[in-house]
Amino acid sequence: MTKTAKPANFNLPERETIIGYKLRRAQLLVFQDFLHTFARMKLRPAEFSVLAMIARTPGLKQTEIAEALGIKRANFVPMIHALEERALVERRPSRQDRRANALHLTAEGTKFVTKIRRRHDRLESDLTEKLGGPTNRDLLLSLLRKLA
Amino acid sequence: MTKTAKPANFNLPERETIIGYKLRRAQLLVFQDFLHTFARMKLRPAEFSVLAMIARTPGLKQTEIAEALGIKRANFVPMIHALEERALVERRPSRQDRRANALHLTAEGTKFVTKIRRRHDRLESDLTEKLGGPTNRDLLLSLLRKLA
DNA sequence: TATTGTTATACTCTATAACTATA
DNA sequence: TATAGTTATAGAGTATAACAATA
Repeated sequence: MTKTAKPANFNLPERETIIGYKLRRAQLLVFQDFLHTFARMKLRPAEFSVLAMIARTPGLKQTEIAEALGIKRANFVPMIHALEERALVERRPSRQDRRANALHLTAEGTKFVTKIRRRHDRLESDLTEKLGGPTNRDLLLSLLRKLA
Repeated sequence: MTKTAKPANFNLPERETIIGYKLRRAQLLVFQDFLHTFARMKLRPAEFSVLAMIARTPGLKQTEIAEALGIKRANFVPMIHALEERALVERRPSRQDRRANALHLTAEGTKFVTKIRRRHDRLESDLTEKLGGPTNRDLLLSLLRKLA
């Protein structure tokens, strides 16, 4: 096992994509888990994030939420419309800016968020268990943060 | 800071999706990196994986490759067709099973794979550097494996 | 002039059903 | 009967351009 000094290069994979490929597969599995768990509530990951964000900070504009979540504002329109039709979200005209809509949860939306948070917390703790405990989860999150 | 014993439950996030969300964002960034790097060569992540797999194990059937990579065989058809039109891949009728196509690289395809591997290795080592070195990369991969 | 929400549109990815020719 | 490759098609997700109302 001679370890000849390499010119500032790491051990490289011979053949396959490694990091990107494994990252994608893991992400797909976690999302499939999410989709299965929330299928009955007709909730997609992006919708969960939107509802959670409105719950945390009511009154934000559509553009603010869309941008924070990496959603194009054009694509955000039908999504927020669907949530409004389900009576979970309300679009109130902003007083400071009459172009904008301030987003709020309805009473039903607030109850719904409580419910999906409970279920999501269970999903997270299942994943944490899979990872080998909260220390490993935090380790994973810190590594993922380095990629951003 | 009283740490009352919790009933076999972990520290849970109060509001947002954490693992799934961060996993997705990291994966998107890595893929954007890939797409940017390989834009000039007109190569998508899935095509890279397919070429790498044919290079490693020539003669595999379409279904075998598609299944191993999580691609529906129906969607695999136009993809392999495009690679064949670019004269990178050859579909040879299998002798053992006249229904099947044995996939092989052309001479040009072999040269192409050598080129994209070099570029991909650089991408991987950039990511490894971002992660803080090969130890951290291996740590990330082992954590991702636990999720599968 | 720039921004907010909106519509229309297109492109990629993914998923299913059904066909043909072989096995 | 079942399988390999194929076709057609439909649904998500994502991207850009352009418009009206307002800033």
